[in-house]
Amino acid sequence: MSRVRVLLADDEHLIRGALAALLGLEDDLEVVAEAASGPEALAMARAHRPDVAVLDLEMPGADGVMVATQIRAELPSCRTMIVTSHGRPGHLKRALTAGVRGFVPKTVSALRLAEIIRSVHAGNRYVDPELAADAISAGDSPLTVREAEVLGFAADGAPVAEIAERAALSQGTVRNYLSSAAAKLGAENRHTAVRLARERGWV
Amino acid sequence: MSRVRVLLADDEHLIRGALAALLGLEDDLEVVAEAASGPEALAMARAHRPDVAVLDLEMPGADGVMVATQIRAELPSCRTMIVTSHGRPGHLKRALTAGVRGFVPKTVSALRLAEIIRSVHAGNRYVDPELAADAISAGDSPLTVREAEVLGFAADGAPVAEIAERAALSQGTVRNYLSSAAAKLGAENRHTAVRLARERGWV
DNA sequence: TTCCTCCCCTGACATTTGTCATGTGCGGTG
DNA sequence: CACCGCACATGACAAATGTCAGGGGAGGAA
Repeated sequence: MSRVRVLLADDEHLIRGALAALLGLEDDLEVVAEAASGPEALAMARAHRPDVAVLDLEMPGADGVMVATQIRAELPSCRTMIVTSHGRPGHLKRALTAGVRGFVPKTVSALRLAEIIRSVHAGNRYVDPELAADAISAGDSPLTVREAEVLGFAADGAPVAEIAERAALSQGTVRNYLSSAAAKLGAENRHTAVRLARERGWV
Repeated sequence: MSRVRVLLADDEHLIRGALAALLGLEDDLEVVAEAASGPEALAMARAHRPDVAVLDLEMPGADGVMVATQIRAELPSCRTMIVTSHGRPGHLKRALTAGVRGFVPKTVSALRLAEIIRSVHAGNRYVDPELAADAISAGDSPLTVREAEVLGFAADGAPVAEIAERAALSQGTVRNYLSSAAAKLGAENRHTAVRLARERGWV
């Protein structure tokens, strides 16, 4: 019986290497490629055509979900999974929409991860119960398209004038969107609103 | 010859477990305790009196530097090291001031980490060259004590009135500190100032 | 000592930001 | 069709924020 061919992508060498070693100990798993960045992960996937791609959410170049989307487009037979340190509800939704079949926090053990890889390879889906609960309780973004867009522009602390220019809106309108977004998020001002929206993965 | 007794603290089980396994393969290293939070790390240190404590910088409860400080106070013979995902210059300085003897990003390999653990145990210090360079180029914080304090209170987006109350200052004074801090950091407003100060580890 | 510099602190003034009332147009419902 | 609700958009006004000029005190240099 052939082993499950796994691609491992994580920018932290310490984790990637250790993980590769541990997963390699499993009889039925085989780590065929490793990558330290989004683009590299994609290139490795093309070159090695793995059965399952295990992708870190935070990577330089392109994040895990972007890579997963691309992989699905180019290698439909390859299942994708996301592992992440600090799971934001919005990311989970984004990942599932992108066709990711496993979403796991880094707080699980390597043994458990191996089981999940097998399960995903067998065609099942797996979402960490804790993260799923968070996502459900956080619910969908209450923000409208424009609100989210403007909040995004405000994310790095830019003044309203600059946001207005970038969004091609009047300053009054921008202030309005920021205000309503803050109200929906229960924030006192736009800066805490940005923080909250980030935490929930809505920007 | 007795082996180096290592304490491993990291809230990500995936990493901690994998790392424990890999370090355990080294003949001269022995992982005698693991912890998933700051307080737990401290308790484990007290109970097992390791030779070297390898601490993650970001942990729930108390961060790696706090734990290191405490360990040094209670177990002077125990060397401490910090590993971190995203090294901020200020943290490095804070760590060194706290008597930490190794500061390593998670981008190194497990093998390299093992070498560094040995080196630290032998009495040497080790600081990742990249992080050291960052720290040097970032330099010392130009902020005065009050400026840093007020900027810290402003970090979560609180309005000036609240900051003034928490810092027991007039609102005018608070605005003044925020303003001068922003100027020193080259920021347009206090929110970008907060971001920059965070990046450099000055808050 | 005297001077100088820098940190700490403040209120008054100008600018930016947040709130409100209002208007337009689209998509679904009775 | 007429109506309702909602997203999108705006300017005027009120509130929060940033800037400025300046005073008091500690510490170091002349």
